[in-house]
Amino acid sequence: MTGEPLLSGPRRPRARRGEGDLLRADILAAAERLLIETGDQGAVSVRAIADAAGVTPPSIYLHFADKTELLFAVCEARFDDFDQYMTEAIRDIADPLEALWERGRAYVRFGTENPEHYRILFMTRPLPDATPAPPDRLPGLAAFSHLVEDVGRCMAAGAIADGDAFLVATSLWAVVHGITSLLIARPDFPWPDLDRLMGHIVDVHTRGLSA
Amino acid sequence: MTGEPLLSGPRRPRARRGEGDLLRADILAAAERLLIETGDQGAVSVRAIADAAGVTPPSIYLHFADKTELLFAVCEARFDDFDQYMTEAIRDIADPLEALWERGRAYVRFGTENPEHYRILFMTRPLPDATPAPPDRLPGLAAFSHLVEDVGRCMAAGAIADGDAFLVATSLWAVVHGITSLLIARPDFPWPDLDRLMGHIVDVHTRGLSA
DNA sequence: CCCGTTAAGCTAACAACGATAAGTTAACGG
DNA sequence: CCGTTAACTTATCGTTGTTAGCTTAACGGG
Repeated sequence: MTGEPLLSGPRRPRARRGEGDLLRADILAAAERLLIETGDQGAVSVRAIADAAGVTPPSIYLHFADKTELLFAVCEARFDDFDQYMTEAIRDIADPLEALWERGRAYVRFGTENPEHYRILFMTRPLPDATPAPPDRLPGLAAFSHLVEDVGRCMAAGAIADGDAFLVATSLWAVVHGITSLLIARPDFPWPDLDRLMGHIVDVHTRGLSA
Repeated sequence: MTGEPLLSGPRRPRARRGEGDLLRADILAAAERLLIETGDQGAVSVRAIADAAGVTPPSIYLHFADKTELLFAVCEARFDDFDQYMTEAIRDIADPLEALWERGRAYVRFGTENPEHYRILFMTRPLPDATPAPPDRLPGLAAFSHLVEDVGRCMAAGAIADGDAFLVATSLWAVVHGITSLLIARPDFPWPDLDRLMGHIVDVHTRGLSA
């Protein structure tokens, strides 16, 4: 009378004592894989993640409070990549203004190449958390700070007009996020060539922000 | 042995023959109300909508193929309001450039005041529809066309440099959408004063787009 | 006036989901 | 070898979107 097996795939061997956190990493990896494969946050179920990790669903909850926290953790890990990706993209660019623009281009590139991660990070409702703003846990803060620093460098070099670097960075963020999220959310729109669009935006801001 | 009633509220009287579409309107109204009340697309269930309309859940499917289509219909109706709201906001503004900026401000205002509608319209995955791009059914196309027209007027008046009005409009859309969607998705971010931010963006674009 | 047709809506149920309570198994220290 | 407990499992709950199939009431025709 035993029904169909609860675990369709191979069962994961039990971890040794004290090594329970190994499962956590496996769950994260499985969830990330499914997230990328399906490209749909809603299509990735806790059961599917558990199955892919060779484990039953309740085991997920030994490591994550709920599904939201799990998906968030997946993307939080990607945030480091995100920041690093942009930093890397501008490593060899001496001119601070060109670095700033290239950072923006890298932002859009990363977002469009990881649309589901980007969606969870920047396009979904924030967790109704008890702690509304633990300011340093705001994921992506590091990346934003680097943007502010880049803007500051441009101001110091006289490449753009002096002013509130935070304000300028925020509006630049809004621009690149606007492009990225619209490309993800409305791919059917008759988009102009992306390079041309980015080029135009860079031109406008180069002139608009000039000293 | 009849369990709890399937309909908690008052039951809706049956429509007369040929007037079945009356229910459709009631469902849309109920869904819209719940969407605004809860402020959460996921919290609005088909059962809750049906109950609010005084009807059982399957009756929903006499008028909408699935939940997505229903919520989409709710918002599509709001799109006309959206376009009208912006048009109204700039009705008495003679200067085309100032009208353009005020259209942008109205855009952000409408979005932040109707965050759940905005979310469904511009921040969710498009329906995996068979018809990928029936270009005129693209909701919001009217509003976008009006933006393109405004840009064209600015060019004709010499308020901004001549060029591709569609390209300029697209990038302006990206900017206002960026602000709006980030305000909705990440309210915990230490946002600068919105008027100041919009003012800065207007300044940058006024200079960046000038002839 | 009744009666067949059919629009309008219901009851019952399904499969899948996120989540929890409570039991079981296996690794380790003593 | 045994008790403890970390590491899982089984079984189940309530809810969700959705469908199949039955019932009821409004209407047109005789």
